Amino acid sequence: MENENTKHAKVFKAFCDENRLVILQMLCTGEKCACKLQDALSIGQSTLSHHMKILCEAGIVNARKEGKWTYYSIHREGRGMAINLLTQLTEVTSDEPDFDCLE
Amino acid sequence: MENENTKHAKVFKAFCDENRLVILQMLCTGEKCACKLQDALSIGQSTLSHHMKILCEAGIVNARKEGKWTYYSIHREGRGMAINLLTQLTEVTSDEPDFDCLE
DNA sequence: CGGATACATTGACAATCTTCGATACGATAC
DNA sequence: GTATCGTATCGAAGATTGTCAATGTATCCG
Repeated sequence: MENENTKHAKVFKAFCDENRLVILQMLCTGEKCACKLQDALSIGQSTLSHHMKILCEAGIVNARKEGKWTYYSIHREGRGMAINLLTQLTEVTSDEPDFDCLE
Repeated sequence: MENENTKHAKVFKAFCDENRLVILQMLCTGEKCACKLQDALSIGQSTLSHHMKILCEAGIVNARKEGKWTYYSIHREGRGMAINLLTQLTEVTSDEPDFDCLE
C-alpha cells in the first residue's frame, strides 16, 4: 500500500518543474488544448504528454477528450485539496520553544 | 539571474520528500532540536542536515542556533508565502472552454 | 480502405536528488 | 590547551526525474 506521505509528496511534485508551472499559468486563463500548450513551451510532444500525466495524476489538472483533441483545465477540487494539504502541513498547533533537548 | 519559476519550484520541492514531510509534521507541534528530529527519522545525520537546508532555503523553516544546538521551527511568513503561491498558481481567472483550437 | 493528425507510451540517456561516510567546524567540557 | 559533542559540508553511489526519438493508438478526412 502506498504511504500517505508518498501520496502527498506526489501532489507537490506536480509544482516542482518549471515547465509545469508555465502550463499551470496558462490553464489559469481557462481550458487549453494540448497543442496550444506545446506551442508555448519549446519542448517535445512526448515531454508535454509526460508533464500532463503528472499534473493529472496529482489531481491538479483535469483532461477532457473531444475527438482528436485533449483539453486540459485546472481541477477545482484538486486545487482545494492541495491548498488544504499545504495549509495543514505547516499549521503550527503549539509554539513552545524546545528547551528540553538534553534530558 | 534565477528565473521566477525556478524560485517557485524550489519552494514546492521542500514538500516533495517523505522525510521532509515528517519533519514538517513534527515542527507543527513546535520548535524542535535537530537531534530530536533525527531520532524520529532513521536517516543519517548529514542527510538530516541536507533536508533542513532545503527547508530553510525554501523559506518554510527557520533555524535558530543556541550553543551547540540548532532549533528549527515553521517560518510563518514563508508558510504564508507558499500558500499564496499555490493559491495564485491555480487560480482560474477565466472559464471559457477552448473552442478555437483549430483557427 | 489509406493517409494524416493529435496524443500516449516506450526505451534510452542526461540531469537532478537522496543518501551515506568522511571530514571540517564551532561550541562546550575538562 | 585537548577532547568531545552537535551540526554542516564534501564527494561519491544509487535512485528518481526530465527529455527526446521512435513507436503505438485513436480519430478524422478523402
